[in-house]
Amino acid sequence: MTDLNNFFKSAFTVDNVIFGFDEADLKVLLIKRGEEPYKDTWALPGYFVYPNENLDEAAGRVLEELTGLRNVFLEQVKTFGAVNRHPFGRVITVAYFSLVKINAYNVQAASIASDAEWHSVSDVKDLPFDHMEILQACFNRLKWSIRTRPVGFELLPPKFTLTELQHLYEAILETPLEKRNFRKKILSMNLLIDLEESQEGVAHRPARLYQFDPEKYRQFLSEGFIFELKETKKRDNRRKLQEV
Amino acid sequence: MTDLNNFFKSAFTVDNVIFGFDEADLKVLLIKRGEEPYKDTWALPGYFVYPNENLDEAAGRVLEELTGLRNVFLEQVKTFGAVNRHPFGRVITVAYFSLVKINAYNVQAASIASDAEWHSVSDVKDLPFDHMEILQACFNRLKWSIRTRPVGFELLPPKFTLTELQHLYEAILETPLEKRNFRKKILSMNLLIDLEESQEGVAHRPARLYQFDPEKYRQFLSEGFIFELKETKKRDNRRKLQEV
DNA sequence: TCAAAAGTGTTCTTATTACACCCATGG
DNA sequence: CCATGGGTGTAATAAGAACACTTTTGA
Repeated sequence: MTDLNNFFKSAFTVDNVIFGFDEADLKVLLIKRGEEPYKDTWALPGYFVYPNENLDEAAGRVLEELTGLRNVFLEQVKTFGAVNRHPFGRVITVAYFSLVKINAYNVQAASIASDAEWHSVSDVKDLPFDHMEILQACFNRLKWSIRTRPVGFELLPPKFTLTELQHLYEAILETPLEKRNFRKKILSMNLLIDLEESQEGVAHRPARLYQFDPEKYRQFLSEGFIFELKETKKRDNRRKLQEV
Repeated sequence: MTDLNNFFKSAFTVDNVIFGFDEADLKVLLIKRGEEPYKDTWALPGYFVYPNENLDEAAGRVLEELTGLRNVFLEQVKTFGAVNRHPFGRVITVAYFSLVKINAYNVQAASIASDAEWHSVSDVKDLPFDHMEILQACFNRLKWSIRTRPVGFELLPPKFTLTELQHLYEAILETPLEKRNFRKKILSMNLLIDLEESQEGVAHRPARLYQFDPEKYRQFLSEGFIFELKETKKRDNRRKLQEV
């Protein structure tokens, strides 16, 4: 048998793709790395997993150092382990994605970073290591998740309008949706609670505010659902957004 | 900064949940471990990842040693890294699931095992390490996959009948389906090619044989689909199976 | 009173569900 | 000629797609 000691020479990290939604745009939180390799480069936040730490704990730690948030949506996506992915030796990384309410806190450069900043997902073109691949995998997972589980709510404030929810779906799915049909579909799921409150201070008819039903939320999170809606031909909302 | 050397003391393995389908039952391939820890216990096949080996390669190697098969369906599911999951030190494991045609080869006990055997998934109650948790995660993934991608074909022989396909769905989803509706749904997807051949030597009307369309297969594998069908009230096929 | 966005009615079409029934084969 | 699955027809209902229209607010 091979000497076991040969195997106990590798390390592993977690990398965290933190998504946020900002009115019209899907964002990802990047850090300017404070350590070699790739010091001072924008990259995904991540760090080595400590010897006494579980994977989920490590991912939560990285997230908390950066955002101050605990107990946010955090889910393992995929592990990347190409032989030469890290210049310091054999390092595999477990990728997580998390969803945060972008206004709920201030980003702080953590010990691992000299700076931290939200970037539009569509603008990110270049990242060190295999981080582009990781980002892509997490974005794909998010796209799939939003069609099958009520995760969209994690990106929105506690009270939101149907239009905000629709814009979120459109941003993530990268496709325009028809307003009437979107509303019918989402309301028929009984996932939303009508708060019987309205927006204030908008220069048009104020929209009704909704909350998600936590019980239905839990049920759908474990059972899954299917949210399928054909891309609309009328580019009604889309065009207006772009014309602003 | 923490001394990096502290981190390069861990190891990682792959574990492989190999599913097969045998007429009426979903099976998983277990090995009798040939090495400590848990020597001579039934467990999931797995092994350390070699220093010069990618993760997917390692999973493929474990699979090939055991089944002699290359190029079968193999997909990463989740990584398990609880601090004390392995008695020899910090070992995280990357779980894969694979789908094989159960009659396509003979199982051979590989170097890592003293024996290898198919077990009904529903009968597996007790496995070492966190292997029960891994099996459960992979089974859940399979359940989800069969509803969203054409992976069912990986478990069937190249030519199959619609009833065989339906039984496969019923076994994985653990629910009876209505024959007429199952057929309509699956045929409307244009995923099957009617071979215009029939079964031979059966004591009833011979069933037509089908093949999947490799082009449609590829398309659906990347795009995904939704296969939703309500559980039937009439337990037509089910009852008969159980009464035999 | 006008712009802007919220919100609703409705028709047409397609998909799903739930059954009942007929067909081909070997023993 | 009958037991055993294989295979189809179809009506009722539900869901989806596509549009046009009305409502409410601030400026």
